[in-house]
Amino acid sequence: MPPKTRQRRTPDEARELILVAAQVRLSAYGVRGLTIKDVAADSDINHGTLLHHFGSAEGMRNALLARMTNSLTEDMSRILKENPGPESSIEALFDLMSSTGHIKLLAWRAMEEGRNNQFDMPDASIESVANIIERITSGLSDHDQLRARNMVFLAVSAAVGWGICGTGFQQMFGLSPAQQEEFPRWVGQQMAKLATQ
Amino acid sequence: MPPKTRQRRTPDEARELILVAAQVRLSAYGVRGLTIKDVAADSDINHGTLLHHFGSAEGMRNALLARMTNSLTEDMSRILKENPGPESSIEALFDLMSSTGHIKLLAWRAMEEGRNNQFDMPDASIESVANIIERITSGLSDHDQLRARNMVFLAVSAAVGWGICGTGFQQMFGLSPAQQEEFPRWVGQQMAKLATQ
DNA sequence: ACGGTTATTAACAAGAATGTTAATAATAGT
DNA sequence: ACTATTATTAACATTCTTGTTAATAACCGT
Repeated sequence: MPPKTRQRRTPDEARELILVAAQVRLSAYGVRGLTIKDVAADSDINHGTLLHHFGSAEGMRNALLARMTNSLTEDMSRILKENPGPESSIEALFDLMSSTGHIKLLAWRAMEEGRNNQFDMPDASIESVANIIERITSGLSDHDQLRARNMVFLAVSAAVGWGICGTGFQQMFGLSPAQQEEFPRWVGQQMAKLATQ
Repeated sequence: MPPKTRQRRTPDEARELILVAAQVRLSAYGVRGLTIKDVAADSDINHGTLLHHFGSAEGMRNALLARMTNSLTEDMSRILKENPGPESSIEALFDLMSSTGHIKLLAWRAMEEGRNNQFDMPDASIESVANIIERITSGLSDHDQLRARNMVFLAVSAAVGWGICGTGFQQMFGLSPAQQEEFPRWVGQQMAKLATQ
């Protein structure tokens, strides 16, 4: 019998393959879809190998959480960095939150919040955004600085809330799909008004 | 041997006991805490009885989802009905979204969205809010009506986003806990400005 | 080429989660 | 008081999920 051939990956490659498959499953089936057997099957990797790389099912989930959190905060940082005024950045933020990956992550975090201390923000994520905010508001008076931070916080909160329950709530508020689509631009205009006061 | 004594409840009572225990577990442990055995144990009911009343584990989850959704939309309706201006209603909305129950529900919905068609809003919930919006905006021009609906939608979105990730994001935006606490009031003031333009 | 390291695999084990069944106790209607 | 209905229960069965182990194939440094 010829010896069986195996594909051998570097640990980083294997972890990457697994986490990509895990993220797809999270988006498609929610947290209950994150079983090691299913994730392993989707990434064509033996589930024993998965445990070898992540230690446990919880280890895999924590790794996925960290990965997705970093991805989200990097995207947020980039948007805040690249867009000068409120209008364009707010539309970009709403765009960002219409990506299912980010929304599933935030929903996941909110769901587990309060019981799993592994779930606080990674320091790198906190800093990547905090640095941008710091730069944007540098040179302003204390009052204007707080105001600017509140504005960004409001824009982000609105974008997140819209991503979390926008489609579910649109009927309640009597907004047609077209009006719903216009909503981010409208928010941008309102924020611009507030900024130039 | 004396015959064993049993507590016999009406179906509504039993379902109520079970769903209350289930909601507590959802808040404490997330969706993965919603196993029929644990929920049954918490409500001092045999898990076979639970299945008798809800048919399946998924049936129990759907019932909980409907119950919590109705509770949320009733609270929203009440707030919109009782508060005349933007400022007070917005603070009340933020208060509402700081209740863990509502946030866990929205996170849960967002998490499962896109694959479970049982998860769309119950008609009663849609109407309870839609009626209030209808009443508030009646008599306005088309333009002002859309504007009013957008304002409410923005306020709700911001409150939801703040509830979902407010505590997780506050460090990123350089807001102290005290400033974070002031945030809802600040949003109310800004919305009032926009409304009186 | 050789030897040590380790990523990979299948097989197995243990526990958890869901669901089924038959018996039984409580209740309501007559 | 009798009967039909049904809520309740324990015991069992099945599948799912996680984790372990020993063997093995692939790779790296020397």
